[in-house]
Amino acid sequence: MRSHKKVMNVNMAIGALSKSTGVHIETIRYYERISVMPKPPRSAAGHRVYNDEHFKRLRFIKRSRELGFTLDEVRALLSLVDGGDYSCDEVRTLTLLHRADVQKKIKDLRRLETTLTQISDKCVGGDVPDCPIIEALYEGAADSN
Amino acid sequence: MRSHKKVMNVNMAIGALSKSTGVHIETIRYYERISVMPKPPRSAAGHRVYNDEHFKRLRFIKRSRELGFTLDEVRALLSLVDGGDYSCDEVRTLTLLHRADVQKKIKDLRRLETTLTQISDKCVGGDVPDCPIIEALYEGAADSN
DNA sequence: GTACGACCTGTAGTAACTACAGGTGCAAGA
DNA sequence: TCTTGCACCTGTAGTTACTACAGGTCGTAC
Repeated sequence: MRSHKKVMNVNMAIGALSKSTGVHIETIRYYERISVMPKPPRSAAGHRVYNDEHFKRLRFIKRSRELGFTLDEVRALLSLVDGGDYSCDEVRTLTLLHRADVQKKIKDLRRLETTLTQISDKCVGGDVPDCPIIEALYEGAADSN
Repeated sequence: MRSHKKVMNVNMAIGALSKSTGVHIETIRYYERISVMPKPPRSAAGHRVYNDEHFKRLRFIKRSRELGFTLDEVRALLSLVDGGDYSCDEVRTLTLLHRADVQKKIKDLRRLETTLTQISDKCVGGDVPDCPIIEALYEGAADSN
C-alpha cells in the first residue's frame, strides 16, 4: 500500500463525484462500463456509492486525458498503479513515448499551417470569382505534402 | 462554367478511381452515401462509372482532408464550387478560420508537451517505486492548466 | 465448367464520449 | 395526503470519418 492508497471513507453519489471532478455523469458510467473505473458498491436504492479512492482514480484519469493520453494509455498507467509494482522507468517510458506522439502532431500541424498560409496568400481577396485556393485544390497544381 | 468544369469523358470503374486518387473504395462509396460525391451513372452490370469530373472532385476532397478540413468544411467549400458563384473572400475566410483552429491546436499541444517534459524530468528513473509522475497525477499536486 | 477478380449491398466496428427515452424512488412543499 | 421535482437508474443511438467484413453477382480466362 502506497500513501495514495489510503481511504478516507467520504461517501458520495455519482452527482457529487461528477461535480467534484468535473467529469460528466454519463462519462463516469461509461468509464465503469469499459472497466477503467471499478464497479462501486450500491446503496439500498441501487445508487452508486463512491469514496475517496474513486475520487482520486477519476481525477487521475481526467488529468491523464487532459495531457492527451488515450484511454488505452490511461489503462496502461492504471494497470501499473493497480499492480502496485510499477517502477519509475516504466512510467517515464510511457510518458516519453506519448510526448513523441505529441511532438509529431505539432510538426504535422505546423506544416499544415504553413500550407494554409501559402494558399490563402495566393488569394488577393475581393469579390472576383476563380479563387486560386479552389483552383489549387481542384486542379492539378498541388504542391501540398 | 469554369475551366475546371470541362469534362474529358475518361470513364473508369471505382477501382481505377480509387487507385488514381489514393482514396479507398469503401471511402468513395461512403462519400457517395453522405453526399459529398454525387451518385455516378451505372453500367449495364450495375457498376459505378466515373469520369474526369468525379476524379477532380475526389482529389479536391482528398487534398482538403489532408489539409485538415473536416468533411463539413469540405462540404462548405464544395457548395461554393457547386454554386459556381463563390468569391475569393468567402474561400479565404474559410481557410483562415480553419488556420486559426490549427494554430489553437498547436498552442494546446505545445503546452501539453511542456507539461509532459516537466513531469518526466521529475522522474529520476531507475527501478524505485513511488514514481513522482504517478504521484503528480494521482494525488492533489496538479499544476497542469 | 469453374475459378478468379472486381464489383455490389448492407451492417458493424473503431475512439471517447454525449444525449436521449423511459423508469424508480425519495423528500419537501401545497 | 398528494404531487411535484430531482437525482438516480438502464439501455440504446448518435457523433466523426472512416474501415472491414459477410455474403452475393457478374464476366472473363483457362
